[in-house]
Amino acid sequence: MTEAPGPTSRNKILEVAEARFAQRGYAGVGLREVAEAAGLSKSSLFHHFPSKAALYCSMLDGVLRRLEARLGPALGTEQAPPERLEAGLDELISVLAEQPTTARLLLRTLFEDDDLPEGGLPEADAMNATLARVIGAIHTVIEAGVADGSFRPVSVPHTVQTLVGTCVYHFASGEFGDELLGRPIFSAEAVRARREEVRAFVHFGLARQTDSAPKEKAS
Amino acid sequence: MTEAPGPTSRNKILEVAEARFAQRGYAGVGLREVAEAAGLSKSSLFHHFPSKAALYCSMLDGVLRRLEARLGPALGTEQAPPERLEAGLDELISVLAEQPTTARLLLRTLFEDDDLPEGGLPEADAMNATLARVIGAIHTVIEAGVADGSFRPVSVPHTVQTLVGTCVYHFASGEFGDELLGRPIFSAEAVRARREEVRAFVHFGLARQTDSAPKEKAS
DNA sequence: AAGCGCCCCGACCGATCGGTCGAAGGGATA
DNA sequence: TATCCCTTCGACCGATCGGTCGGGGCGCTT
Repeated sequence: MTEAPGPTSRNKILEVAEARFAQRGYAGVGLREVAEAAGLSKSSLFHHFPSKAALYCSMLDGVLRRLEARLGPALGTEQAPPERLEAGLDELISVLAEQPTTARLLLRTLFEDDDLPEGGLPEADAMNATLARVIGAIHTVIEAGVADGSFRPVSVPHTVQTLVGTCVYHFASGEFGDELLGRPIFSAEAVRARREEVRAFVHFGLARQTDSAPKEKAS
Repeated sequence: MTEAPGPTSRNKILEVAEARFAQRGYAGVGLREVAEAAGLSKSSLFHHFPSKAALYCSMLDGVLRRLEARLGPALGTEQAPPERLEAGLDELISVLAEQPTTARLLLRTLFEDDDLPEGGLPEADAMNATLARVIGAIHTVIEAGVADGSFRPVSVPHTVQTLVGTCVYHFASGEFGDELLGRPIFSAEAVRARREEVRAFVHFGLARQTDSAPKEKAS
């Protein structure tokens, strides 16, 4: 209903917009640049999208739906909450490692309050709804774990922020200064390391246990 | 030499620029806005700074020097590398919690490759030199720890990225969606929690030990 | 062939961007 | 009082911004 991934002009625009906005942010990208990179003129772009904000929101909505399609199944198995959470974060890490643009766009979305100018346009509502579903899916799993006692009584939103943010950040920053780090920051080993790190957090930092828990929080 | 913190127009501009650029990024802020918020006209701003990029770099250099002044003493004691690293990260967390703009600007600097257009202007060189000193100070401590055997033979740049990035990210994102999290994301408890998390990483994840190490990496 | 709808385009709009210029105010020195 | 420097300013520049408009090509139906 929302998308048919044919090589249409609209999809080409969305594809280009995703790459450009991920690289330089909402304010840093002009529509002329997007249109010409997509192979048409700026006027034609406005035939497919009513405004810059609508284009950005439509693009981000598509990215989030892609993410949702991967995270949903992983989080929705019939296993116990810790295993479901671990599987979901594993999948999240896979997606971020495969799609660098997703990581960067997600990071921008999570930490930029006013990246795009507000205004009650319908595309923004749809995008926010998708984002809320994705976040809510993780939220629900952690909440279930807290409810059945497998997780400590942490602040669920804060924990979601910690988990998602840590994953997103690492795959969003490709390099860390040329003279300090010559090679790209993530690779197969980096993905594995991050996976183990998150796994350790879930099973040692978040799970209920007696001592040596590295994390404590007020509710 | 570089700064005298009097209430001069120049300092007022830098102060306003820090807040604005931290909020909306380099491309998202216009100089007219900065100048008027600082109480003078755009022309006057150009009397104090030769260009927008120079203003941004001068501002960021000041922020980094402020950070350096706090991190240097903490990292430079005569204790063992793990304790020095922990003290430095403790101080980093304190600075980030006290100065939200520093966290946001640092996050932008670390993950935005092309936030500001390159060009061999001297302010950019000075800023990059300051950044390299700050990062290098942490780098050196970890390297010393690896050399004397108190840390496992990790990739030092990657470890710096992990440590700094994790701290910075959490204090850069003030909220995480209004309906999912009503209160500001960090407070006294959040600062303490992050401190303990980093401390756990240094002593359990980074330190050399036999088992239960949650992190492994290729060199 | 006539009509229609979709898609694309060049030209244009007002606003704002970063940046320049010449002049004026004001305080210190002579 | 005259000179000088630092600072501030309004006016202006070309370029680019997001966005609009009218028209033309093209395929499909009738």
